[in-house]
Formats: sequence, C-alpha cells, structure tokens
Amino acid sequence: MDIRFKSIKGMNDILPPESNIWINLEHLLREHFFMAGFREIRTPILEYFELFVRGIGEGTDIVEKEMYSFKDKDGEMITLRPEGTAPVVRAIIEHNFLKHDGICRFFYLGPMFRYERPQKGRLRQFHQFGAEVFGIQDGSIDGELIFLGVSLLNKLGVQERDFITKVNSLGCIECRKGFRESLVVFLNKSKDSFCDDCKRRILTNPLRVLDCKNDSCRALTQDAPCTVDYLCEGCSKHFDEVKRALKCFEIKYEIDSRLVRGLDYYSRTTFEIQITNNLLGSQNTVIAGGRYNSLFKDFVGEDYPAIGFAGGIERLLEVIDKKLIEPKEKLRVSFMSDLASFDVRDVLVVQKLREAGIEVEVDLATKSYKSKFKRADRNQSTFAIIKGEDEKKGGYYTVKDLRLSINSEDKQFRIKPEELCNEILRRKEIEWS
RNA sequence: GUGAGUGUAGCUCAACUGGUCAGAGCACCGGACUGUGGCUCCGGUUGUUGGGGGUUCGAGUCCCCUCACUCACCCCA
Repeated sequence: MDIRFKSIKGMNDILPPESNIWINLEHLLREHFFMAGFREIRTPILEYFELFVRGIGEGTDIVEKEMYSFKDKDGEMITLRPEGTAPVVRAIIEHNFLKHDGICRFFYLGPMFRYERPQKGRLRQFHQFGAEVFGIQDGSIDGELIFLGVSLLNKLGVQERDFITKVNSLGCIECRKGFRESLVVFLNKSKDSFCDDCKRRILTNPLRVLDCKNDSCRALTQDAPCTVDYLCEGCSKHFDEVKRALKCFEIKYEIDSRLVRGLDYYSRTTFEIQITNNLLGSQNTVIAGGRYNSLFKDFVGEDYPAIGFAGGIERLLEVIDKKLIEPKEKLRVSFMSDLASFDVRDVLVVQKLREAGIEVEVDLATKSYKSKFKRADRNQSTFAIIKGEDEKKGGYYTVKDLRLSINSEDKQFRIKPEELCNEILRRKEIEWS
C-alpha cells in the first residue's frame, strides 16, 4: 500500500490503546484540579497574533520563530496558541471575571503548537495542562501552587527521588533593573570567554546567560550575582513568604539562582520541577511556572496578582507509573449474528445491555461463526451471545461463557431474550477458578 | 536553524568483507474441528529492501542526492 498522506511532522496521532491512557490521565488531571478548587477554562486554539506578542514577549524564541501564524480570510493575523497563559488571561479580562470575583482559580488542558525540531519530549503539537490563580498577592499561594504540582507527580507515582523542585525569585521590574546592570557588568568582565550564543545574549537578554548549558559558561557565571540578592524589600518579603509556605507544605526544593525562565512575563517567583532519572532525556522539565503580575499591565494597564504553571502531558506520560492510569477492565460481550437472523428485537436487547454498562460488539459480518469466535477471543470478550438460524427459529439466545475451558458443562446455555441481560450481569460475578 | 544516527513484510528483527539473501518469529487468513474461540498441528498471504541516480558482470550491502524518523544542540512544558 502506498501511503499518500502522512501526518505533519511533529504532530502525532494518539491511537488505541494509548488513547485510553490519555483519557484516564486527563480525567485524573481534572480531578486533581477540581479537588483543589480550580475550574476548567477552555479557550480557542486560535488567537490573534498580537496576544502572544504582547503576552509572551517580542524577543522570545517562541514569538520570533516558533509560532504558527497566518492571515485569516479577512487579513487578520492569527496564531495557533503556543501556550495557555496568555489566552486564559485574555479570556478572564474579556469576560470581566475579576470584577465579579477578585480571586479566581482556573485550569486548562489541551493542545499547543510550536514550530520546533521534534525530539524526545518535544513536539510541534503537544499537550499542556496548566493552573492559574488570580488575585492573591502573598507568597502563600505560590507555595500552594507548587504543592499542587508536586502532589500531582506524587499522585501519578513519580518517585520522590526522581524529581527535583527548583525555586527562584526574579524580583519585580525594579529589582531586575539593578540586578541586570550588575549582571551585565559582571558578564562583560569576561565576555570574550563566553560561547557565541552567550556573547549575543549579553546584549539581548543577559539573564539567559545564566541558563546556558555550556559547561565553560556555567563556570564563568559561577560567582555571578544572584537575582535574590537584588530583591527590593517587598520582593524579598514575598520570597520569604514563599519559602515559609513551602516549609508548611513540606516540599523539598532547592533555590536555583539560574532559574530565569524564557517568557518575558514572569516576575518574582519562578519554579520548575525537573525529572532527574533520565527518562526524559534533555527535555527534563515536566512542570514549570511562576508569578506574572505584570502581564496584566500589557492587557489592562496595571498589575494584577497572578501566578500559574504549565505541565507537558507527553512528558508526564514518559515518567508516570502507567499502572495507575490503566483502563479498568470492563465487561465485554460479543453479539454474533448475521443479517438473515438479526432483527429489531435484537437491537433492543443490545441497547439494554449497553445501558447496563456492558460493552457490546455486534458482529454481523458474512463470515464463519468460527472467525467471529476468534475475534471475540481476541477482543477478550467475556461472553459470546449467538443469534443464528437456530436461535431465530427457537426464539432464544445461546450464551457462551468464554472464560471457561472447552469441556466445562456450564459453558454454554440457552436463554430467553428477556432474561439475557440479568443473567449476564449475574454470571459476570462468578469467578471460575 | 545546526549536528549525529537510523530507514528490510502490519510489528520485532536476520542476511560475514557487494555474489540464490529477499528470510525468521509474531500477527493475519484458511484447514484439521459438520454455525463454536483459546492449546496443538498443517497450509497460505504480505515486501517495488524509504525514493531517485551512480559504481559494478552483479548492491539491501559501496558512493551521491532526496525524503522520513530518532537523538542531541538551540529553546522550552
């Protein structure tokens, strides 16, 4: 067979049985957030280009080269969302949620798009979940939100020893000015020794030099100034609150002064949960977030308390204990018949079974009953219900319990249509040894 | 955008330095089993060896181009 069409690079099909795992993971994520008082928000996948330029930052890689943007038929530039925070903020402002209730907790779940070279833990269409809290200024909520992320990993069976929580504070715009100046001075002292990327970063985005993975650059920035040393009184107090909250929640964490984050809107707290057991290769961050009070400035002209995080579902799937989200075994039944024997009364019986929570596959194909049985077996059906020529004449169904060995007496029996459903339900409870 | 690796039946993989090498297992279909599965046995189907070009008497095997996938850099969830 020649394959004429393939999926777009970095955009994968999620097929059974894998899709069942997704359904269950999504369900578990929703439960996790609901139980913490969050409500789901679903924003469109397309937004105006400008939203992300303003929201994420003009100089960022995401905006500069990774967005799927195109002109709509009316000439408007629109973009496939590359992340979830900006759309959520847009939505709650647009619908005046904050005027109605100053404190809101939301979560979202869905596909995001970035034009990148795919590799392990990185796709062009990928899926993120995220949580955002609006209206709470003090550091306790930062700690609580980090706890929400950590406890999610716990719930999903990720071992305590396999991840690390890193926390930092970038300070507000004011603190960052001072820090930035000192950092640039420090970096310029040895600017010729940095890698080419870092030389460029010193000019464009000096904070990112701290983030460089290059060992020699890391060594050079060993004694670089730390953001936390430049915090103003307010930011410093806030960071203390965060640390106190983390202690209350008994979260193990380390302060990482290199944690600067790539998106422009962050201020004060930033955090990241990284997987340390190498299951994710180099894309080892599963959950990351931070405070972004100043994002609101771009949208409504003034700051508003806001903090959130996002997590990658594909990355999560690589590291979690799949047993915890494996689909539950359902009672499955194969209804075997053929077009000469099957009629509307059988349809009603099938519907009744399905309403009783039994999964019924109807097999009317013009094939041998032998092949229908084979298929039932492959499907792991518990029962086969047969409505063939004989059953039609006699007005009954033949039921076969497929769990039993071939010479068992009770294996196959006839039953009246009106008794079928209850009998199936009754027999499913019987455990044959 | 840069670099490295891989590309053989639906799946997992064989085929020594180019010479019956186009194969095995699983899967699938059929039969043994007169509408009745699993186990066993028997039989059968499947590929333009990713695509194109070149070297050669001869290429899955060597060379070039191209495409796809994977990993890494970059960046990020």
